[in-house]
Amino acid sequence: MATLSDVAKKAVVSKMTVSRVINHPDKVSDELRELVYAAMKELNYVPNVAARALVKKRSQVIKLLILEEMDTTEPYYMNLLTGIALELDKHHYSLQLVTRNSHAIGRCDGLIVTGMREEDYSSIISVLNQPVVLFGQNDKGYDFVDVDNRKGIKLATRHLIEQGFESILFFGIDLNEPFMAMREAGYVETMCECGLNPYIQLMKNSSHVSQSNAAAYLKTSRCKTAFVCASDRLAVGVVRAAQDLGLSIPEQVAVTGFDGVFLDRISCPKLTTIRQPIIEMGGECAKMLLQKIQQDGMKLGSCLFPPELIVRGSTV
Amino acid sequence: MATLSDVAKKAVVSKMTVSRVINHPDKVSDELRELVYAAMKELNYVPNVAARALVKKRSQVIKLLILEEMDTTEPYYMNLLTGIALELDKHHYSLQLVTRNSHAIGRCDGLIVTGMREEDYSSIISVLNQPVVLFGQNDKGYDFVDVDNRKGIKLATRHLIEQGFESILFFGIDLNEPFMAMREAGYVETMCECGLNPYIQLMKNSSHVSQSNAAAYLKTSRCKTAFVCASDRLAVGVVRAAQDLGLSIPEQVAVTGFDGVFLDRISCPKLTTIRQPIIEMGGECAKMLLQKIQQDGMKLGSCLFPPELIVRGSTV
DNA sequence: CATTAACATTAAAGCGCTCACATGAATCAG
DNA sequence: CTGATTCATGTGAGCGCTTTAATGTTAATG
Repeated sequence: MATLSDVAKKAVVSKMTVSRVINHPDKVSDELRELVYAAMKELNYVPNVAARALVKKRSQVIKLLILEEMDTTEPYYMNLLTGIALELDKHHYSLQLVTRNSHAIGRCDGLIVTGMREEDYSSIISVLNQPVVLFGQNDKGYDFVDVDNRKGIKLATRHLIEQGFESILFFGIDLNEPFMAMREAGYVETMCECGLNPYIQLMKNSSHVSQSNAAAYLKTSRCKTAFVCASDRLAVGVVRAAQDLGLSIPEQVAVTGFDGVFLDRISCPKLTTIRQPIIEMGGECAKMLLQKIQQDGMKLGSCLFPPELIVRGSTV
Repeated sequence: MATLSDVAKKAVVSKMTVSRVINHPDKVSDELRELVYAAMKELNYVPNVAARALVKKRSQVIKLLILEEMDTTEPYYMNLLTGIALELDKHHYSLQLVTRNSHAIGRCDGLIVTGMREEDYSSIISVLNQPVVLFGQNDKGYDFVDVDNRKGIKLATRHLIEQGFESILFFGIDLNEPFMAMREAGYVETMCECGLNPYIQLMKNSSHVSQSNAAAYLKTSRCKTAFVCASDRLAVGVVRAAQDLGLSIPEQVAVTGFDGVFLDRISCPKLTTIRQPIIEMGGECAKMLLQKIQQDGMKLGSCLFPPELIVRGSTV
């Protein structure tokens, strides 16, 4: 493995110049810079991350702290992880998966936190000395990345209205968190804009729960009904309820989900859903965090991704 | 942050002794060892991974090379990842996610490879200079970790026979890979042992494909039928086919899956499945790999995990 | 009691890199 | 032409750790 010294020798310059070409290319004359680049290429030089980390007093590790039950949200997180890991790799940072219990183990240069709930802010406060980016909206002033939840649900609701539905229910998750507030608001606003009555039901994020709730409603209702669901998981349950009752989808019952990560495609019929670009969002988390680390924890604000309506068999 | 020097000063020994206490505790007298431990505790000493990596010429990175389309197998991998990451963290190794295209980027001390197919062996051969452990059975002599596929399917088949089914089909995946051969063999063996006729159908690992195949079969069949599926995904399709035809589960149609990772629980009724302890298996991959790295690539053989039959509504 | 083997401990070098500082050349005001 | 100023480059120290080789200590041997 070629070292910085080897490159310096080959280019007949000092080690310092090589180091400078890597870290501050603009502070080196064009001539020398090209010389060094050529030598690096010829020797197939790859910087030694450990050596740099040692002198920079960095660990080159960033942690992903997952506060939710991983079991219940699994498919979603795989994409997040992928997005983060891909971006981090570009900068020779590596990702450490930690949970509520293990998050204090080992050093890191910063964290990405996901699944943060109201009650977590007090208990996890110790991590806030370090650079941190939250995955998921928050109203506490921390930098975060999220999808535009309100706009997403607006897209879904409007789509259902365009399909001619007038009885449109919202199935939400019974969590008092900003992302849910936004989704609910998107639904209510759109309904009001169109002069329709909102009807909201909150429940645990489980397909079995939404299935029984939807069944209970559909048994008493006579007209065609649409469900705006706050997650694909809830939507899956609604689809099953409709099928059990022999109601045709999407003619008598239409359903939209939210996430577009996995469940939307294994459902039958496939779900119309609001796709979150999770991989890209994960990448953005990583980018923001690395920038914060470089700028010594400076505040960067938030980043809201535009959601996308994916139309499939559950509505058309 | 306390350093090794600080500890040495506090314990009034040389740096060397402290280092030796960490790396070869048996080569230091009991008295000194305790002294050093006490000093370490008092100063809250944490070794600097980068410094160690620098002198040991290690990167402290291991890569997970995922050769399958991640999209189609997602929930499964999240567990694998978790298992690997958890074990690796204990040893201050970090995990880098790479794909077919990105696997050459950056250094690593070893790899775990998953989704390896027959045709990959030639193209990925360059990674085999380094310590490597495969996740998934192989007959090429590489160290691997897998679940006992044959035994798993045997459990499922026997369970169905015990439930009184005599017409039992096997829905397999059309891949010519060892894990599928094992699953098929487990089915055939058990059927023969019980004097029943095996009937095998291979297809793409898609719930929609298995749904239509199951539907085609069930339309012509008159007696109660059971399906041994090679994946939960296939099983989900079979369940849907039965429901579409108005056949009752598990009285007229019974189904078993394989994996027990995610789909088994969102299906309705929930699936009887063969659970693979993926998290533990991931941990074992990591352990094996770290041992190989330490022992300079020595061959370690394979590790087959016992599968577990989870009985749920799709069969009883 | 001197010699040596066996073991415990230390001093010092160096892993590959970056940084603060030193040096030297070129430019410009006066 | 001198001294100040700028810019490009080099020197050397040191990040925290492990390792080799050297040194000190003890116990066993003749």
